[in-house]
Amino acid sequence: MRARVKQDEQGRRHAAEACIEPCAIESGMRIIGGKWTGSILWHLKDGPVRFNDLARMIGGASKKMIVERLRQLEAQGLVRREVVDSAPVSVQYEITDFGRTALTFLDELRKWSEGLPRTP
Amino acid sequence: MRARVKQDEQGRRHAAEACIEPCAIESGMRIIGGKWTGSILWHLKDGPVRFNDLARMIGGASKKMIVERLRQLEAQGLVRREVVDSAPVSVQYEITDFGRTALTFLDELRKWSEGLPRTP
DNA sequence: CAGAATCCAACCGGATACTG
DNA sequence: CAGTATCCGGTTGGATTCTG
Repeated sequence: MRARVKQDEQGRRHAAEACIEPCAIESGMRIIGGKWTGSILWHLKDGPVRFNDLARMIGGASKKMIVERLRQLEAQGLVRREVVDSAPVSVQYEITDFGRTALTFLDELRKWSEGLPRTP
Repeated sequence: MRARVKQDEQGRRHAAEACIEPCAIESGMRIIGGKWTGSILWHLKDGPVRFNDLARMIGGASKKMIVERLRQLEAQGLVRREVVDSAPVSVQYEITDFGRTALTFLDELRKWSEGLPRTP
């Protein structure tokens, strides 16, 4: 469903109706736009990773944040949590097939971001 | 520069060093990951739009936010601001060629987001 | 019309300490 | 190891009002 828009002779567009739907981009961002969400997903792309390893990989983020995002990703089915060992507790996180579908545009973002002239 | 990682027989990865670089995805998100940034850019893809029209199109966002994001996008060269008329003040915003390069990613995101089974 | 200014609540997110 | 709990400062962002 597209917003009804008419274009005048100056090329400007006038919105007849507000964009009611959060524009898809909004809803998508709500899922993977979290501060560390993208990084987490990205670091899982090559295989399962244990919690502390993940925390080390991301560095900048606190455990609290990692857990929070992981829980969210898990709830949305992008990531699978699996207890491997219980002697010394060991948990690994793995990206799901669904989560993998998000990697396509995350890679797009990465490529775009890397091609930036300067990153201030 | 890739993080040095070794893989054990269980397929788990161990980070030898922390991911110092913000992983590209992080820096990219800092640019177009703002709450309304994506939507703004997206709404500019078909041609220049006036401020209030843009505000109407996005709806959920307050003017304050729109201006803030626009200024940021302008400073980063993704968007061009142009005063059209001064009698009744009229300003239009236009996406730059550089900004257009981000649209490929945004479109990828949109497609992904629209294909979601359910958006809670 | 296109903002700027101000106020203020909500949430984000880091640090630290504790637990099984 | 893999979290949980708590504290708390900073930022985000909405509502509202004012201006050229």
